[in-house]
Amino acid sequence: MERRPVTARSSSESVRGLPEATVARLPVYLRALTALAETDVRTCSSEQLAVAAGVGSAKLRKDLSYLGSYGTRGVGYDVAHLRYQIAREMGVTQDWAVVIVGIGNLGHALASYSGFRSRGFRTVALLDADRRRHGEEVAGLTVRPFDELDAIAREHAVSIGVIATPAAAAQDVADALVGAGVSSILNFAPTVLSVPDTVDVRKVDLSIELQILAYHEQRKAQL
Amino acid sequence: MERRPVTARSSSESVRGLPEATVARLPVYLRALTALAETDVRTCSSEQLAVAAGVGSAKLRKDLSYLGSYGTRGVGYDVAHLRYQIAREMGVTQDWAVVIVGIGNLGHALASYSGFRSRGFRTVALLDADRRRHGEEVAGLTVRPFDELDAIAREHAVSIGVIATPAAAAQDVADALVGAGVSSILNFAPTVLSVPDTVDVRKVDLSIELQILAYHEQRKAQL
DNA sequence: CTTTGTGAATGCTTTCACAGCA
DNA sequence: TGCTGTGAAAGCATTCACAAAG
Repeated sequence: MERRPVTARSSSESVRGLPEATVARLPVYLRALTALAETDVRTCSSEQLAVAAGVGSAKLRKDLSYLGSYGTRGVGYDVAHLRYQIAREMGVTQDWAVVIVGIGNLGHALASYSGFRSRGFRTVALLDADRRRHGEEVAGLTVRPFDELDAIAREHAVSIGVIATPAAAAQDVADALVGAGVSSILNFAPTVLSVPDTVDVRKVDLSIELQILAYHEQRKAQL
Repeated sequence: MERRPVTARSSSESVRGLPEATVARLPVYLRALTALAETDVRTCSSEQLAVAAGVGSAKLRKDLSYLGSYGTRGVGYDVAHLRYQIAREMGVTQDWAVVIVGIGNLGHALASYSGFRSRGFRTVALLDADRRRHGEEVAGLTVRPFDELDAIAREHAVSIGVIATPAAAAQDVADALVGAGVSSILNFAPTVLSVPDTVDVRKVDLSIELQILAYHEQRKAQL
């Protein structure tokens, strides 16, 4: 889906890029570090953190090594400091304005999900094309017409859009998001989106996850 | 997370195992084939199907090659036949009983999601520990007490459980699911679950997806 | 002449194992 | 002594490019 060379760091610090597999795990480490911090753990070894994150300790150390050397040999990592470094690297020390499009059952759930806010994502608008939903209050926001997207996106400098519409509407929504300057999209609709390659798309397909489980389940049964 | 050697097929047909990356894409091909079938396309080339699925055609052909030779050189694939073969391989020609635990906003959305039913998954029960939710009707099912899990799981031979509870409850729910004989779990709670290694767990963490987007977004901004 | 199926090449990720540092 | 950080090895996944088949 995405090529991103593990460019060795060059003269300037700004060219480094983390391996995608590492990027996908850093949020898990962040979550584990937050949990440790909440139980007043100040310091942890790679082994402890690995257990808390559900990965192997060698993998964890390799991942962290891409960020720099934030540990102390013989001791481990300072929980608060490592947490900050990962958050900074992931870009979640600043906060990001998000719009959610499609306020059906899933859109409701996403709008109400507290995990976004607590991790640096601020939902600034809920949009829906269906006039009957306009004006409805969800999680402290009012559902607004989809065609206000442009104005809202520019006003709040929205760079991330979430699509929670039916599949049939998703491509049009994506086009509109791109037109409004949104350059990252999280797509819950079960369809492939085509967007310019300056735009990042990630997809979450609930039924695909179940199908993957079904495959393994079936194999277990075959013994 | 899971080792699964690409065992070449041996004397008996039953030992084959597909690469995990392939397993994760087959449902996407299935979706694309269904869409083609609905527009009365009878036959398609790897190139057409690849476009519909959003992957490269070489990758698609390699993936399909693990299933066997279902194409015709110079012509392409028969849509209906290929669809059936993939569905069979994925185990979605039979149907699977599913329980959803935790009927908050997300549980509601999952219970109402039509994509499950249409792909071979039958939600047989909605469970919640909160007494105040018992008796509520959601998508044609009544929310029942969590401690009926055992009876329900055995009655319907449930092998897949979906956890949509808060993080704090998730491990207890997982333990109970395992105790009730469930051997595949889809976890929406933002926490690491520990389960016996006979049990498959897949996780979907909504805020992790956003964090990954934020990382790339931040990098784009740094230019 | 078209399009599949697949070895071989390339690139990415994980794992190993240990040198190096506190 | 204990634990990090990292080269080197092993294991997967993707891409290439073409022989084989219709």
